[in-house]
Amino acid sequence: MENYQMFFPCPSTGQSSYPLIPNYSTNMGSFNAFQDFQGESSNGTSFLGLRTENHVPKRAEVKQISHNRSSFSGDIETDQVKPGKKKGQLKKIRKPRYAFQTRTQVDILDDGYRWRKYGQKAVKNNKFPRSYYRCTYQGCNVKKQVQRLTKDEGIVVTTYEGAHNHSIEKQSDTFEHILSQMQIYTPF
DNA sequence: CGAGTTTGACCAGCGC
DNA sequence: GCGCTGGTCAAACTCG
Repeated sequence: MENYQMFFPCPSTGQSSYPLIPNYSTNMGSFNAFQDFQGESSNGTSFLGLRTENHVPKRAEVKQISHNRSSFSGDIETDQVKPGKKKGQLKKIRKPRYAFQTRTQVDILDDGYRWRKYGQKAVKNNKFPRSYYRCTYQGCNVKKQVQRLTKDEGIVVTTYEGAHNHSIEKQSDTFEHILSQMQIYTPF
């Protein structure tokens, strides 16, 4: 999970610092738009690794997928959700996850949604903790994990789980900047 | 005072 | 079976 590769080369500079953010558009109501990116777009931009099949990878399998790919734009984990502390709760299917890396000095990307932090864990082989956030919008179950890489402290890995069922609550300047970058890669 | 953060504890899955 | 690890909970705390 810690090995998602989500960088894309800039068409003009060739530098790889372009984040891809799901569901970030005034008219993107869900991750579906992001899923549309999968495969190869008409302008030659590759969006590898975004898959929607219901394959349920085991933990080791996920690691292997990550290690064997030189680049891919995300992966979907459909693990079963852990019921947490509540006993007797039925297992749920884990929602698809989308990960991307962003080269930034700030840990929290202002993506326009309101997030509530519900946990932080020290992660093996990483000196930076992983933070767990939930969307605070009523009825919206989207979660995200934020983690800075040990190998490259400038890179923040954000993993989204689920799809927002509401629109962006605020449009931030920083996010507009990211959005403007994204549009370079959208096939429409 | 409400919303968000911190943090230790708890739980379940997985590998050995 | 046991220990490790990731994920979640919830009480206490902070902040605006």
